[in-house]
Formats: sequence, structure tokens, C-alpha cells
Amino acid sequence: MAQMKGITVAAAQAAGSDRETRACADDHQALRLWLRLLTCTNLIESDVRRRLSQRFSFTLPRFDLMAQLDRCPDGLTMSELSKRMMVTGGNVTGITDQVEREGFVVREVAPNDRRVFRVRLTEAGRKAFAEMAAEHELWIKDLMGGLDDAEITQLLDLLGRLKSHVVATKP
Amino acid sequence: MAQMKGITVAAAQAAGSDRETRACADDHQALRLWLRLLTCTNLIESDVRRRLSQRFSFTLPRFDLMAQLDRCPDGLTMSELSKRMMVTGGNVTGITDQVEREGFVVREVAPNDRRVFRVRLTEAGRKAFAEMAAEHELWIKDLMGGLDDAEITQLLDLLGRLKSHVVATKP
DNA sequence: CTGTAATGATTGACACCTAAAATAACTCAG
DNA sequence: CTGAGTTATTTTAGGTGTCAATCATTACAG
Repeated sequence: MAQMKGITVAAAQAAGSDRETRACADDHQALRLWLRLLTCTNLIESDVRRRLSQRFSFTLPRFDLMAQLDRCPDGLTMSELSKRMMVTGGNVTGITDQVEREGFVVREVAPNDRRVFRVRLTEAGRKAFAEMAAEHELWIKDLMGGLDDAEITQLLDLLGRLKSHVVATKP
Repeated sequence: MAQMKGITVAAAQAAGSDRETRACADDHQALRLWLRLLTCTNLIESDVRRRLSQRFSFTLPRFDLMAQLDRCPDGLTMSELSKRMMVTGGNVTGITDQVEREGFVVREVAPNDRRVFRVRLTEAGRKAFAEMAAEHELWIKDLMGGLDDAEITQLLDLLGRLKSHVVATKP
């Protein structure tokens, strides 16, 4: 960012300084699409991360974990969380440790299977999440604001098709 | 994965077990789009990571770094790499250390400014990258195979618009 | 010149993330 | 009952990522 002092990010990007814009002209369409998909996701994700950190001193993985639990008042096991968050079990252990330390979730031993932990939101957790989620949705609406309803629907459809194909191809 | 033993990942996803499919019906479109975007990117990214690791014992960040350098025979400074890879400088230091240790890149001190390192691919690096990049493009083509040319063009256009808006909004 | 600010890169502390090994508890055929 | 296999979770080791502090070098006003 140093040597571009004073120039906005927008201008820098428009000038072709990011990964995706610079993809060679002879790169194929599929590759270009992948790079653009990655760029879009990274831009939005890092923005959300930054705001979550600045506004609430919170992180995206913890927010994601709490979002899963908020939908399930009965709680979720570590495995279920792992599957839903699309991360490994070991990772869920670490994130749950953190959020538990903050008092937003509790691990409860399942009555009929002592291997299983049922993780659920505490009252403080539910309250904190509600507050963050409300703002979070505004951020996203804002970030998606460049598209009208028809375009959003179209994107949802195309990405839905892409997702199905990827999931189906993946061994 | 436990309670779904024997059911394919595809079936499980189709049944609605992942983060995005389960988004509540009352969630707004913008949020749904964001989750779907994130899911698509994560699915593809983790697939590429896995293949890169299995096929070449290599990682995505290192591949990305070499991809940037491959386009620039004169090499790039650490700052330039940082900007293009959209990660922090400290991170570039670490990744460069690794790839340098593997003999695929070298740091050369710039003649006129002793603060600057110019990183460039070695001959071994260029060769290794060419081999990986060729396969990589096939993987991507494969993953995008569910979409025809028109759909890819449409996605490129819509995501391009989204990207511009995000970049423009983000201060 | 000279001191002060700016710049390029590295370091250290910490959070994430994965794969693979380890641990503990459950299941069920024999 | 028993022991082999399965399942749920944690642990370990190592790469990736951020931010803030640091160090060396360069630029530049006075």
C-alpha cells in the first residue's frame, strides 16, 4: 500500500493491481471465473472480519459457530458443528474452547452417550449473537448493494448450479 | 459424518446439511447470496488445496506466490507480492522463506535500494510451477464443468459488478 | 549536513486450520 | 462377557494469517 499513498483502493484495483484483474488475457474463462470468485469472497470476508473485530472484538469463526448454535436451541455436538462449519473437528475444539471461555456457550455431556458433548448458547451468548447478527446483516446488505434483486436472484441460481456440480464431482 | 454413514457427501449436501442450505427461509436474499458465495469458494478452494497437497506436496499460498512471480520474469518486491496476494507483508516473509528453502525462488537485493528484496523464480521454480499450473487449470475446468460458456460469462459479469461495488464501498 | 519522517522488510504474539495420532466410550458378533 | 471395530472428541505438529512493534535504509526539510 506504501507506494500508492493517496490513491484509493478503488483506483488501485481499477488500475489492475489485484490478483484477478491481472490474469493474463490468454487465461481461460474457467480460470478467470475462479479467480474472480475468490477475489469477491476474499474482499467481502476480510471486510466482515475487520468490522467484527473493530465493532465487537470478535472473530468470524466464533461468529459462525454461534450462528449455527443460534439456529438450534437444543444445541449441537462437536461433530455436527464440524460438518456444518465445514472445518475439522480439531478446529471446532479450539474455537469452542475460546467461546466457552468468553461465557457464550457451554458444553453439556449427553445423558446417554458419554463421548458426546452437546454445545449450546448461554443466555449471554444468545443476546450477544443477536446484537452482532443484526449489524452483520446490514453490512452484507450494504456490500451486496451494487446488485438489484434480479441480479441477486440470478447469482443465487448460477452459484447454486455451480455448487451442486462441485459437490457432485468431489469424491 | 457418523449418523449419515453410507450416504454420499452429495446426498448429504442435497439433503441440506451444510451451512448455506440450512439458512432459514426468512433470511434475506443478500445474506443467502453471501453464504452461497462463501460455500462455493470454500468447496473449490479446499478441493484445490487437497489436490495440490496430494499431487505435489505443495500448498495454495506457495502456489499463489509462484503464480505471481511466473507472470513477472523481472521478479517482484515483498510489498508488491503482499499487495497482489492480498495478504500482509509479514505473511509474505514466511511464505517466501518456505519457497526459498525449497529452492524455487531467490531473494536478490535491489542495486539502488538496500531495503528492497527482489524475489524471482529459479529455473527449478519455473519448471515446477509450469507442471503444477497445467494440472491446476484442468482441475478448475473440471470444477466449473457444470456451467456452459454462456453461464460462465454471465457469472463473470455479475461477479465483476459485485467486485466493483465492494471495492468502491470499502474505504 | 542533520535530524526527523517515511518506507521496506522482519519479528513476535496470537488465532485459525488441517491431517494424523491418541484417547475414551460405545456396539455387537461370537 | 469379551474383544475387535467404530465413533466422538482432543491433542500434536506444522503451515497460514493478522496486527503491532522493530530495525535498517532512504528521503527531505531546514
